[in-house]
Amino acid sequence: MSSKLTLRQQQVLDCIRDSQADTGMAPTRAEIAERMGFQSKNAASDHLRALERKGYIRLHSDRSRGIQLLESSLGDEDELPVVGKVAAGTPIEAVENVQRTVPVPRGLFRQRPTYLLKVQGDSMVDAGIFDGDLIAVRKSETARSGEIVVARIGEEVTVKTLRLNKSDATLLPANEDYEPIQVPADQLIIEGVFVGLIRDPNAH
Amino acid sequence: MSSKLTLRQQQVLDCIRDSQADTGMAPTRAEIAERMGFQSKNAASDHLRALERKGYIRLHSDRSRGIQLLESSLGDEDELPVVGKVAAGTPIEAVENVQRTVPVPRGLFRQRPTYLLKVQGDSMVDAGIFDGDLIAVRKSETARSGEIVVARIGEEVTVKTLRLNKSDATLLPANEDYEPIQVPADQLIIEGVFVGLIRDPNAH
DNA sequence: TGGCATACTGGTAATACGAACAGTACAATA
DNA sequence: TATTGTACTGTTCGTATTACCAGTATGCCA
Repeated sequence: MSSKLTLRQQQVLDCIRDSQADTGMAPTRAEIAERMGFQSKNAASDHLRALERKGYIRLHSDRSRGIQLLESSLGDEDELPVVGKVAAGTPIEAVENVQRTVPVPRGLFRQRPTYLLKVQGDSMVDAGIFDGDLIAVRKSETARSGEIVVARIGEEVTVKTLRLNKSDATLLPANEDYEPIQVPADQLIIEGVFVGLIRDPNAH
Repeated sequence: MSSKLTLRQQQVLDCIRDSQADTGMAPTRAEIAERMGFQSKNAASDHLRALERKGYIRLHSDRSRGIQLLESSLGDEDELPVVGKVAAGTPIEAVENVQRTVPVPRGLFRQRPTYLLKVQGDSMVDAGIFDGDLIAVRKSETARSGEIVVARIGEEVTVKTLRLNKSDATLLPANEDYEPIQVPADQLIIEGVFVGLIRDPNAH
């Protein structure tokens, strides 16, 4: 953290945290004053400005309860968007593709995922990736040979094992019924890398 | 969860979560209206009342941004023990069997798991359960036919698909190389039911 | 067919809240 | 000794925000 807090500032910060944990909202200046025993709201205001200056909170001006706790308050999980069918031509994370969000604790997977992709089809069953599974994807434009990647071929988005050769790439399914897809290296668009899998047998 | 949400209500709830994650504050009715594309703030108000009635949020009246996400919708998380090799004769959750703990958000799986089991062996590969995967297990002494269960046979703990007959049970592997195991109904000890799977391709 | 819930539009009145200004006191530095 | 930063009191003003009222349209269920 930026710089050290005075005793009073620390108490005010704790007060904000308490309020956040208790009511789900940040306190108003008046509430801080009340809980801290101040007679004036401006005392709270001063402390808030100090806390912002020192980098512990962020103040959103002209918004009620516009106190945002930084770092410390950020839980240890991310709300990741679940991307399902990807509309042709749209970026994979486009709002219209997002079905819902799922909380995923940081550290659940070794690599931190950017989004989740709902698997459609059974082209990767032999790799243990089933229809309906959620795969955790880390956004990346590059990948190493042998990794399972989310790739875009023309208008479609697919999940395959990547095999890189000298001048071209092969997208390898994990199912005998499907054929490998060969792509010239410069036409291959990688959306991300497979970093985890979540399956719920009771889903849907 | 109290009761089911309509599509629109779910979207509004997501919108609130987004706002909370993004700015650290709950949105105002006007902000919800804007982000959802409503022309009227009252549309947002209606949805909020519906969400409160259904138990997803709590509204603090006469307070700005007085929207509190409740546990159920907050996606709080549990620290679940990861059970690996289970020592003979010990209860599956015994301390000595626990390797580490992993945070799992409530609601990640439809059924809330009690613990995680690190899969050893490849007897369930055809069911997409690989060696090294973590399976989420809900402790239960009973299970229905067709479910994947964690069962104890003698001193061993195994993961298999359960098939119940009149007087006996069959534990069915999902791998041609393994044989089904027949057990008299009264000798079958079920430890739990498979309710989810987590795979990290970068783990170990 | 009528009643009921969802899903909105549009507006007004009351109030919750933040911003800013003008002070006082006190301790630490320079 | 003057200067600066923290820690407040007390007040005013504007606006951000909620609450409430009166409608409309649609689909669902009995």
